[in-house]
Amino acid sequence: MKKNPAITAQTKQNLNQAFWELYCMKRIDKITIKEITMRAGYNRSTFYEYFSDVYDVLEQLEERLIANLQELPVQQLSSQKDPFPLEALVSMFSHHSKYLVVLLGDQGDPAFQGKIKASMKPMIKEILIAQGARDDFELEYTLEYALSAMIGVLRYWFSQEEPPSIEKLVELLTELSDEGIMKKLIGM
Amino acid sequence: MKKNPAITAQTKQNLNQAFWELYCMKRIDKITIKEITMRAGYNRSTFYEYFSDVYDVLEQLEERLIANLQELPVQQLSSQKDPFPLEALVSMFSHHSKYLVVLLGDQGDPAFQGKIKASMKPMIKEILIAQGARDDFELEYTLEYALSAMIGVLRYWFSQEEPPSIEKLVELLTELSDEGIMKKLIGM
DNA sequence: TTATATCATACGACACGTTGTCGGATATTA
DNA sequence: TAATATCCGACAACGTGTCGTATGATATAA
Repeated sequence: MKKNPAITAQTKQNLNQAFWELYCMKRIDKITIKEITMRAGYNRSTFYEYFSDVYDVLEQLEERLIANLQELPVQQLSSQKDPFPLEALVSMFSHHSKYLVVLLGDQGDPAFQGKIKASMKPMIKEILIAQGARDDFELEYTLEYALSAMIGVLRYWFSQEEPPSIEKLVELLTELSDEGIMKKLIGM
Repeated sequence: MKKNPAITAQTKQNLNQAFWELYCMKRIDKITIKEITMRAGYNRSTFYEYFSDVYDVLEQLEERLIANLQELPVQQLSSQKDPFPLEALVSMFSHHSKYLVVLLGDQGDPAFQGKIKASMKPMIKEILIAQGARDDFELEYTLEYALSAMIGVLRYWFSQEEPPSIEKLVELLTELSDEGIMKKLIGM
């Protein structure tokens, strides 16, 4: 007898959704398996048929998300004139903001930002080196600088009550990339 | 009868140290009060005389650290020619790297980076506005950009096995601040 | 100086909730 | 009908937070 994907997939999705609803409200270590299964309508033991513990749910979710993140930019990157894929990054974040805001937030996963960077660095590096950049410590640190700044700003942008338009944001980020922060800070 | 600070302060410090040793090794929600008190040499109940729960230990520690962080730059900022206190930031991080590396790390506190930013933004903003900057959305976002980038790079720097010298780092950060990331990424 | 009352500090024990793992009940498919 | 997938109830072990209590130090009075 083979497994019935129609049933198990639905059950797993129900558990995933119940977990995410709770994860949006409180930190992961305050989430009990009992809460998840009650919300999803299952016995607590059923949880263990699909996940090893509460962290396992989050890890699997992060894996799927990282995989999704890597699909989008690849297309846009090739037909990109900018060396640093700024627009691709912004549109990627917008597309998955529902999850990113929480995972990068104050009650999120402190390791997740590192996972994003690790998954994007090789792609961006490849493009940059193909365009003539040297693969040295300066490239490494500049990439870390740029990704940290972008993620920080985008996270800030998504958490704002009345955020500026996406066009204004991209315009500002482009200026900062091209001219640095000092010109803006000194007062132009 | 008054409290005996000599005794309680020592006990509290012992508990704090035991907690930190454990926090360096594993995520906070895997740390039990029993572990902390056993390591410090007390009964589990004694813990509750000083802290409400495990998170309370971390919160108090973060408060002390934030307070310390705010002392250092204030002196250096006044005698600073740069509008953005880059050197002050770097020296501040170096001075407290023991704690910052962990708190900003993969098993750290996802809210701590926000706490640092929140505590530094008013100081830096004050200086910048006094130097003629306009207090608008561009300043806000540029500050978020700069702080995210600096914290990201410094965290990366401290976690490296063979990091470049502090002089090289400051030189690179200065260039990135003055000229932006593009010049570096394109390949100069 | 000595005896005693008082309080700070640390401890042991209790009830409760969560965890992970059994074996078993029910339903579905061959 | 037989076999297996899916889900469930029960159990032991562990961590949590809160009692009441023992011990030792300090202040006050005799």
